[in-house]
Amino acid sequence: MPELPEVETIRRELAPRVVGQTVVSVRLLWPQAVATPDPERFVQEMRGRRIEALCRRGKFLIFQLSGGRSLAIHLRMTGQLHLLPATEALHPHTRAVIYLDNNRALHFRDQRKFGRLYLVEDLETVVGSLGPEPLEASWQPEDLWQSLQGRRAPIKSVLLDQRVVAGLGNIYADEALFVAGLHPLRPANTLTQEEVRRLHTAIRKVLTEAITHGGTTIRTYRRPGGTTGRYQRHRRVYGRENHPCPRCGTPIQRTRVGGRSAHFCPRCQPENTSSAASPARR
DNA sequence: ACCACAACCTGGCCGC
DNA sequence: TGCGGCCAGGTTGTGG
Repeated sequence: MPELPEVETIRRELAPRVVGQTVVSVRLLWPQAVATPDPERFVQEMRGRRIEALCRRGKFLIFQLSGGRSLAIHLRMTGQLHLLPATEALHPHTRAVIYLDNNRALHFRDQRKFGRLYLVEDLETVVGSLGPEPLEASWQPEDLWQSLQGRRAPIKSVLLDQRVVAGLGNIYADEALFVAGLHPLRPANTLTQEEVRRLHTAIRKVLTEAITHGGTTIRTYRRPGGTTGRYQRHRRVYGRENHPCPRCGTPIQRTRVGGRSAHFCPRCQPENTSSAASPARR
């Protein structure tokens, strides 16, 4: 599931190989993958544009194109990007192919067809509602604390709200809450300023670690060369139900929060704040 | 404004 | 072996 670290990994691997190249043509295997404009215009307006830079905002990968356009790609759950020789056969899940002028082609594969491509003049129409970038120095604990005020929903659910902070998904929300020693069901507005500071630090820590290891492959995530991430070996709670907590050995529990799975250590992340132990470290 | 939940999709897995 | 049903989760839309 591409979250911020996975998209950042893709950006870093792709950038040196596509920046400076020009789009020769585009082939849509599943036109619904294009969110905007309509598919015919998309193909027509992509042609001839030069890729000037490759950026990331939250979970969006953004190609800055000549002529003042941006191509934003959201991989959602199963999207992959692969840079292959132009003659390479198409994988059955290929939804779009962007041919470049160096005899290479960028293949967008997406088993579950949730991923989307946006070609726009004004990037803000795509990413304008996103909250702050968690790894930017300007994002401070006070900003996080402010955005939790008035939110009674579980902190886990609020962390998944991209308006609060951009880039967290199910894996890193669970990991960050463990590192911060916070139960996923805690109402967001009951966190103390000290707890929010811990959470802010934990979010940065797990995202930075995950980028260092090339992201997390649980099922389908692949880097552009087809290799998997390595962070799954370092994760503490996600997908580790009944396995020992890395800090105290208590079996990790899985529950349902806001309609999705949440993994936590019942001892290191007590729901009752009055008995909260010192936060988990590692 | 906030919150909960369905819908979008496919394929792997489980139980029968 | 085959098949129905459940589950995975990022985002949007809907209704309360």
